[in-house]
Amino acid sequence: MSNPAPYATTLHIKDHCLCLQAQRAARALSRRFDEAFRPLGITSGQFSLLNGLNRAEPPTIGAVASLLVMDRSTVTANLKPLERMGAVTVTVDDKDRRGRRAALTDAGRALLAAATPVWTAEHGAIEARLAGGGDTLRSGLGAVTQTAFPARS
Amino acid sequence: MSNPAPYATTLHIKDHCLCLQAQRAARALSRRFDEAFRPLGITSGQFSLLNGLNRAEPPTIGAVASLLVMDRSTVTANLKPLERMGAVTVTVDDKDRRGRRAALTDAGRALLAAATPVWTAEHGAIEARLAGGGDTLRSGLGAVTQTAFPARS
DNA sequence: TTCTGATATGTTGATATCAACTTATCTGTC
DNA sequence: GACAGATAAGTTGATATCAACATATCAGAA
Repeated sequence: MSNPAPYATTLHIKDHCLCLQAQRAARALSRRFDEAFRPLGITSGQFSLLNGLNRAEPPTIGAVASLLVMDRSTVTANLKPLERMGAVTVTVDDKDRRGRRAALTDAGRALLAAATPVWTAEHGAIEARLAGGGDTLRSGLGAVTQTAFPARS
Repeated sequence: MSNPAPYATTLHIKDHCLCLQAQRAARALSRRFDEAFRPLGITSGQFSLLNGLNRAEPPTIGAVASLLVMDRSTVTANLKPLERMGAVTVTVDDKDRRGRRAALTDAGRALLAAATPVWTAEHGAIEARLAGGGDTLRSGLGAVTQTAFPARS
């Protein structure tokens, strides 16, 4: 059998794997924002979801999934806690009865309004410490997202 | 009450939130690698974990958690499928009976050896499409990880 | 030795994540 | 109108993720 997983290769992967580095950054960031949002009773992911629903025409499940680069069934699952807390309602689309549209309730809008200043403060604190204020990282993240998983539409 | 979550703010967050962008990139990348590793029966996260265990002195749970920027209990949970498939064994540390050390089995090393060329091909394909070959993104990810969640030690 | 505080991990419960499969609905063709 | 293929979601089962709490062990002080 060939040399089973030499240590030098292991080190190379540990240092270079963009998938691992992205997971690490995503975990670090979500933990940080989770902590900041905890007094409001939501997580960072729920904040992103609420924010994505804040539009005149409530989006379909599929549209939200594309926005968040997330499986449709994950969106369905993630909406449930928000529905239980009365922040979101999901209704059948009148024009296409296959589709569901997820809308913020008044309580949901109030929750988002309360969370937004928390986001601003926390995000500002993080960006202040990054070279280029985060613009470089942001564009790199956008590029790798497109590269790794180009939208099908 | 103040203006409840104006749409312009929502758009700003959608475009600028590093937490959201990192989650999106992490999901896109893990999905891509999950697909590549599927014939081997492992996920991208399991590959990172196996790779992290490939060292002369098997690491403790806590050391793995630090490496992956992950909660200790998540490491415990993630080791279980690998133990079930016979790739990893977890044993009490002789020198400190509080600690557990996770070690690759021969089967685990063979699995990692089989997965490594898959990683190399897939990662190469992604990096080839990124400006700077991914170095810029990698350093940005490292910086934001440290900023968002500085190691305690 | 015994006690106290620190450290390493396990356990539990809730949420997050995805693939594969199933169901409901729509659209176009005949 | 009826059928076929496409599209939107829901369901299920496995894994991933974390906080909060509980347990086991260690290390140092009295």
